[in-house]
Amino acid sequence: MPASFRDIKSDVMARIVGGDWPPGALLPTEADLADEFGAARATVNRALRELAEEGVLDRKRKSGTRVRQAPLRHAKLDVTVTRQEVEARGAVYKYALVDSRITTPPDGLRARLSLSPEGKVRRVIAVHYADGIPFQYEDRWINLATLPAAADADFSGSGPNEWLISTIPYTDMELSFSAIAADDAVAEHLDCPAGTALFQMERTTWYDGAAVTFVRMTFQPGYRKSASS
Amino acid sequence: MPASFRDIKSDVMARIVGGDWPPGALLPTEADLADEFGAARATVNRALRELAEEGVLDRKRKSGTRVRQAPLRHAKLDVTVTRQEVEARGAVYKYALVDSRITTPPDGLRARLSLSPEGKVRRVIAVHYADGIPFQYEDRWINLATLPAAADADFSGSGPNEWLISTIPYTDMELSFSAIAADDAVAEHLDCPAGTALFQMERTTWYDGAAVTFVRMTFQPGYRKSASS
DNA sequence: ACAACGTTTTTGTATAGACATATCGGCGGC
DNA sequence: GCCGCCGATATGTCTATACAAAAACGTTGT
Repeated sequence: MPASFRDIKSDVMARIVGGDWPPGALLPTEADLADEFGAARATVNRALRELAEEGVLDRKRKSGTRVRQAPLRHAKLDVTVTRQEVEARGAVYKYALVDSRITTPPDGLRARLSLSPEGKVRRVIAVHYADGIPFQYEDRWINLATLPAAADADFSGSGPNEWLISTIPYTDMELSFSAIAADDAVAEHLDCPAGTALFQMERTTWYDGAAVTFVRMTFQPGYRKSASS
Repeated sequence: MPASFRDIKSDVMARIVGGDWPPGALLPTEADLADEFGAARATVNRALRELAEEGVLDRKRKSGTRVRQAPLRHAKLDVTVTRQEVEARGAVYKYALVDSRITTPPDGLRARLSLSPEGKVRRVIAVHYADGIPFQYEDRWINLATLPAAADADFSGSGPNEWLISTIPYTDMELSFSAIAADDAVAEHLDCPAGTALFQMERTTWYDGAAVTFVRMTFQPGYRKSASS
């Protein structure tokens, strides 16, 4: 049984955590490792490349492969549609449109969406329910310069996010998490006292460099978002 | 100039977002695409494999390659040490130990760390400052069954996290984000009124299946955590 | 009708060889 | 001493070929 790139990955990983190759250490060249493992260089290359992508190794042409001093750690966070998230909990999903209008965004948001001073957006406010309990308050701004069709879309039956993902793909995304105290509007829609600490997630998405939408999602009290690896 | 796997990736991506291959569509086989692009199958394979890893495609032996109905979206979140995070803002980092003792964890945490009823942990409470302003309140529990050396470590000068990463690597990690109202202890250490909405991040790490540590980090008011892609 | 079993198709992975490309380190000229 | 050029070297990528493995499909026997 020849050594697969997976075998090589775990063997290399074992030597790193085992202290054979401490942080900063220089690994043998791909050719030498290929020799040692009895594998082709391409196989070793894939193993080392993936470990580098995972933040364990640092590779540079000519310099060779080193164990990172401080391994880059990153977690993967799944981005789901609210309907899915609610249904994954085994709850019944319900959606309600609160308000929808075409307007111009405040300055901060205008910059974030790279909009001209006259640029129009469609603002949609909605609430998502899980088993009849308010789950998420959604405050969304859609860039009509990028997506004129959003002006006429009907968001009374289902949320703007579901319409968006079926209408336009997006290539880039930025998320921001924070905690806020519920203001009166949010408190009323989420059915909690004003001032309650709430988890909030903001997301901006772009399509091919053009800003598509900004959404601020405020969750029910006690909500937790998790990530792993 | 032959087509590189990058060229093929963006070409395929362009056809997907361009509507040539709508969600659910079946792509040609690797062999056919290799033919079309004038590349080797291995090159096409790498392009498609990476797109599958990114959540755009769905591949199955014999069935072929399909465009995902709903592209799996995920964001990458950098996990940094607090010192780094503070210094990256151009602020001066300071650390203060509040309390440190060896104890047994409450039941919920005992389960999370897979500890036996008599299992001991070292609990460390500390505060991290940025330019003299409280930045993060840290409440950490280290599993002494996994890491007995933690019983004697000195956390008065630098944080337990820095000691941990230089002592033991970790192979797995779970994060959880939420919003909480500051209780009296946290409010005092973060120098804010009790009840203030604060962002909180919990992290559990394992080494080779054994739980190493659980930490609850509560951040200064207004703190934001961001992620992207 | 249906279950068991091969066949075929498609992706998954390994290999040897080749060339490309970044870059480190030394050598020569100033 | 210092700067710039150049070759050596390690990784990055592509090719052609081969075999493995999963899984859908068709055939055959009950």
